[in-house]
Amino acid sequence: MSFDLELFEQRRQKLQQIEALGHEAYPHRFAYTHTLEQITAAYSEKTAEELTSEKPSVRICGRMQSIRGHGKAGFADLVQGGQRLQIYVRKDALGDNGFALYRLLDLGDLVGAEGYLFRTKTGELSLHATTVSLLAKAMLPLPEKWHGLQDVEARYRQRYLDLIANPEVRRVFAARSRLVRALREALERRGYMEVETPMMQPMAGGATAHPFRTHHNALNLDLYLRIAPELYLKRLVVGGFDRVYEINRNFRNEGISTQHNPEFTMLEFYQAYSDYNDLMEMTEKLLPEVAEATCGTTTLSYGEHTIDLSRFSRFTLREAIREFWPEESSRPTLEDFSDPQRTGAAIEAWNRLQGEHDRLVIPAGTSQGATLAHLFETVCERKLIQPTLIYEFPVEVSPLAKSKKDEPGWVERFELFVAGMEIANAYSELNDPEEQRRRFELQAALKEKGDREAHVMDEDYIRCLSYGMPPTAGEGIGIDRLVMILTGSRSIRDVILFPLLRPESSPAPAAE
RNA sequence: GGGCCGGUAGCUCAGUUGGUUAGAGCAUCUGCCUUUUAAGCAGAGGGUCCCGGGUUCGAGUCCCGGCCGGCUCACCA
Repeated sequence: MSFDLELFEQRRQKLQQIEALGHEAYPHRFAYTHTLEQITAAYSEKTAEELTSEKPSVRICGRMQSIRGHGKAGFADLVQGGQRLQIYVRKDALGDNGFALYRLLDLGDLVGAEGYLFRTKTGELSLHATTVSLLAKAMLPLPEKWHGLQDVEARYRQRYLDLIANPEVRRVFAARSRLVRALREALERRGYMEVETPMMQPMAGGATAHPFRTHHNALNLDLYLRIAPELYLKRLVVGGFDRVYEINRNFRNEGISTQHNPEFTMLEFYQAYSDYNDLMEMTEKLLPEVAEATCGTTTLSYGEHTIDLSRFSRFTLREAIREFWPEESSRPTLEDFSDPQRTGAAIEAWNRLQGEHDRLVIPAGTSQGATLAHLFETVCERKLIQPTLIYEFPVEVSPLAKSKKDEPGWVERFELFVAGMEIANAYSELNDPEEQRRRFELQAALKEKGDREAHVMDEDYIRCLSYGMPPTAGEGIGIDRLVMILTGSRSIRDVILFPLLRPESSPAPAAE
């Protein structure tokens, strides 16, 4: 018999002994009077004398995470909702039967206890138990209390153990929840309405990405999991919802990394009668607002950096390339960016400055705009640690954005970078249906040339724009990455409860 | 997909140049202990060294292949 089955068998026998003592193995409910959080809030300030005279009677429950036996007495820690409370049991207080039950409890068991609160000699708030009961048995042993669960794979596959064993993990996901709530509240205050648009779409539009494919049997219809909600949200703006937002999953069939999970959560919001300048201002207000609500501060430490989410700098994409260029003598001029040859010379200069490692190779046939976008990413992205708005993007990489009035090759678009990561992407929405058709046609031509991520022609979306969309600005914010920054997490897997992993070949059987 | 690193008891980890029967702490079991807190004391049990080949008198250790994971590069948000 393997050791874990042996432990399982031991606990099964204890369960039988508990039932033989007349206790239910899996009772249906437990009427607690306080959560441990409420106990902490109400009694943590009380002195030993106050507690002795009050002798507050409470019934509590939680998971037993520590046992310290003392012969005919003992201490145990119950944990519930991230709070811990020590219970003190004595044979003379519990009686023979109750004490026998206590002796049959294991680490990890869910336990209820009734008694009165007091302080021990060492001053710790504790429950002097008069009754202890089993609420559910842990048939498998928990990870070790001191080191917690370290094995990264086990932490992701068995997140429940991670949450039990590692208190900071619980705090990360609590912060994530506060962030999403803060975003909803911030948007509702600004007059936005939350909506839900299709996750299964006949055409995967609104972004450049490989979609997942699926199939609906009854309609015999191939569908894609959405890569973005964008085109549906703008249909709602046409329909007269002037301010809409959606917080939901996007799916992209691409690589997995510390910054990419195949499904990830995006906030997208659209605001009619506004342009990208309005959203830049709003972004600069929104981020400190939600950071404050989530973390109580806008100053966050991330790796070796201290990031201030209340101070933003702004560069145009072209300025940023110049600003972060590593060498004065080869720094390109703004004029160089409108000339493919001179841009090519700048890329050669860049490659000369880098080792083998950071070389930028632009495939033949890449448009001037896409080339500049690549150059920007290579030169600047990882250096944008403090919040930075990069604005004005090439039209070739922005098929849904409205061109600048004076420069049709550039669009009114910005992206927010923090900690070297792209956090947000926003633009003045293109609402001229004829121009939108030309943009889709350009994308179709790219697709012909083998660009698998180019946008597809969406006739229904063009028809929708043809009914008239108000001037509108829209923005998407990557929630997972924002949570990473707010919680100091270095991997996106640490802010997603169940990140995608290859399935285990066969999980070890827990019973039988 | 490429490169680098890792997988040893339920958990956290050692394991030397390839050499006796693979170790420690926690957890488990037995005994003692009625204010401890990483409780303590005495004892015991617990291993598919990720899987499959190979080299060798001998493999946790070396070689080859595979599985899973981490980091990183490429792609992307």
